[in-house]
Amino acid sequence: RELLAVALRVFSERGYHQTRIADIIEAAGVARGTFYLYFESKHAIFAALLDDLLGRMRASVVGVVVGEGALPLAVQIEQTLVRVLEAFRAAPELATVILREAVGLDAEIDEKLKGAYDELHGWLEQSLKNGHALGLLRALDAEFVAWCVLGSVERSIRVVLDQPEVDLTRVARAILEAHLRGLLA
Amino acid sequence: RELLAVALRVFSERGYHQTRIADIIEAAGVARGTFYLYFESKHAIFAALLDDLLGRMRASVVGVVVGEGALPLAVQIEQTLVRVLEAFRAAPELATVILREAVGLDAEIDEKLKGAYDELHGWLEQSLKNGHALGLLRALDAEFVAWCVLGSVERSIRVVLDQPEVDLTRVARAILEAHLRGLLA
Amino acid sequence: RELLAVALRVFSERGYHQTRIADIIEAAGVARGTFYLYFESKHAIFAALLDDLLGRMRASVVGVVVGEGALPLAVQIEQTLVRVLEAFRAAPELATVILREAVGLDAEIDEKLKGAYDELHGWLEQSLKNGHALGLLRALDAEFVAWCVLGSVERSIRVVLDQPEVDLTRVARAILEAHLRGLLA
Amino acid sequence: RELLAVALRVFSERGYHQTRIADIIEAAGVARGTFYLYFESKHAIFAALLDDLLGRMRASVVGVVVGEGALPLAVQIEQTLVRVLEAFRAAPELATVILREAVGLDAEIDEKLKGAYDELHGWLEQSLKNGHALGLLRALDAEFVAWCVLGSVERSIRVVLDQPEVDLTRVARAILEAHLRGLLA
DNA sequence: CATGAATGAGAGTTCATTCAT
DNA sequence: AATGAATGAACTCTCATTCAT
Repeated sequence: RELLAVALRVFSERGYHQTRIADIIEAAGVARGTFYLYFESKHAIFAALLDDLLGRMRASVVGVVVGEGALPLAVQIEQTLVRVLEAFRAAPELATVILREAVGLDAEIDEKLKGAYDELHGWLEQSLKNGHALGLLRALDAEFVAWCVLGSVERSIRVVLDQPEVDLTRVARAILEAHLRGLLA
Repeated sequence: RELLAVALRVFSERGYHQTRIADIIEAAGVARGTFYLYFESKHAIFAALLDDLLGRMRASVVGVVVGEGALPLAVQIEQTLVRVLEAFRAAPELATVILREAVGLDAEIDEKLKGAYDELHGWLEQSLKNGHALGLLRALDAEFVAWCVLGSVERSIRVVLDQPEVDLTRVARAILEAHLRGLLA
Repeated sequence: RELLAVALRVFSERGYHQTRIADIIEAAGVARGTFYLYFESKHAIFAALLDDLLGRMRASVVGVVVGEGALPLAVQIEQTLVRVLEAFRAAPELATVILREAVGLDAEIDEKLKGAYDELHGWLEQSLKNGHALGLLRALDAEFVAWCVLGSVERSIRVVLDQPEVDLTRVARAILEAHLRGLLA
Repeated sequence: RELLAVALRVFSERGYHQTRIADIIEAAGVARGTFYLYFESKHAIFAALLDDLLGRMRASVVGVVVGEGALPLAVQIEQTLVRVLEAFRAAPELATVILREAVGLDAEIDEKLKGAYDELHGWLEQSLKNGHALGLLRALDAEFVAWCVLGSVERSIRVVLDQPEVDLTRVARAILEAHLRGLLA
């Protein structure tokens, strides 16, 4: 739906609460009634938008890692991270909406976000466990370490959005540095 | 001011937008006019509240690290982390408001938050550099690694708030694991 | 038109203002445009419906009395009343729409209703006068007495609609009692 | 409340559905918010108004009959009827709203109206029974005859409202004629 | 200092109606 | 004849803010 694309832009520009239905329909060039023909309410279009974005995010993030090649682990992860960062930088509205607007709007939306985070977290946790089983990673508290990794990536995304010209490879390497080899000398 | 305490509670319960002035003055037991005697607007009380909270957060986080004893680095950091996590768990409204409500409200508030984050980040970055200078930490991209550490802690705080019964030492150790020694076997 | 039948049902169930065009076309299984092919507006279909109903009411009420048999006056009237009450009970939507929905909708419809009432009233008034001329009824203020009789029947119809199991002959006799012989001992 | 008086006038002039909040506040000379300070909704002010009117109606109708003097029954009733008719003619908005606007608005309001009618009906029914016990009235189906009397009065009120110059005593006598002595010669 | 009645701009939503297909 | 996507005017209700007391 074209309305979704327009709403994504408007929400990310003005924020959910500052956005009036009038802004969306004006930007989309449709009448008020048309909006309500496709979405029950302002809340509904936001929820639909979020579903869409989370779906795309899941695809871009998780889909990437399937292929296990011969490349060294660190290189693979670095490439994955770069791709994720690229995806968000290429569609900054997406990140804006997920990371800024969607937080604390209401219970249903919070549930959706929590679901997405839990899914990412679960995947990370399992990856850590797999890494240990393969002898690649040491034994660790996979559950909470996974949250740390998620937090690192999340904040890195925010940083990347704030500094559009930064080199993504550098950021990805910093994440690797921060986690893989450890900070100790 | 008592209003600030009440507003903290109400904002964290209902969220900024769901909170009406009526909710605050009702909970505080004062009249409408009295509210505007002390705060120019709803926005103003939130900003004042945020200043207060960020100040307390800065104090609790940074203040802790001043004492440099003979304890091993990892132990020191672990204790610091536990104290920070404890501070947030003890006042969950504080975290709720800072991490959920304050995001994306408006430019001025975003600026405040950014300032606080930048400050924390700067302190972390400097700590990383000092650690390297002291030969404790290896050479690394201090700027971005600092963001990763910040992200790890930030998300850990969220996790702790969602799981009130979790052992904070365990979480602190996971953060250490995730960063200090590295995940590699 | 099938739409009229459907509209009668829907109007009597939901009431004029609670009924949306969507309700009618949904119940009728036609498209929006089709509705406007046959009726200019929501108002128009209601007016057409009312015309239809009033016509049928006139027929059922007045038509009945034509036959003047040898039966005693009271018996004739009782039978007439029973038939009228039966007619309304058999089609409660009709009564609902005429007695409840049509009142106060707008000037044109009020005019139609007034016309129907005036017609019934005129017929009753004339009947009273004829009755007097024939020596059956005493001299009385035919104009206003006719309104009383109309009111009695009208409210009796409402009562019958509220109490679907009540014996119509009993109601008819009560109307006769109330008017014909008088209440005095 | 002044708003109630204004609303009575406006509702009776325009009808419930044609009346916008804007009409009421404009007529009352207050702001929108002020209206909602005193009434929760358009529906609420109408319900409050109806309560008020029904209360006044009950008072005017029932209150009158308490005094049992030495006057002949017919004269007493006639005077009562004249007073009731006068009450409605003096406040035609009252009758308009009760008899025209309040019908079929919604379940709650219908319940209120039904309650008022049932009360009036109960009082009439009891009066008929008392009259019979005192030997003044003959044995009759008090329940349904009471509805007839109510219907007669109700429609007479409507007629009086339509014909503002008509002599109320004449109308009251017609009601008496229609019921008390009976129509038979 | 404190009050709280009054304000009014502004928002989301509805739904009768139109018209190109 | 039939369709149904599109329209937009109109409406009710909210709530941050003011100011006379």
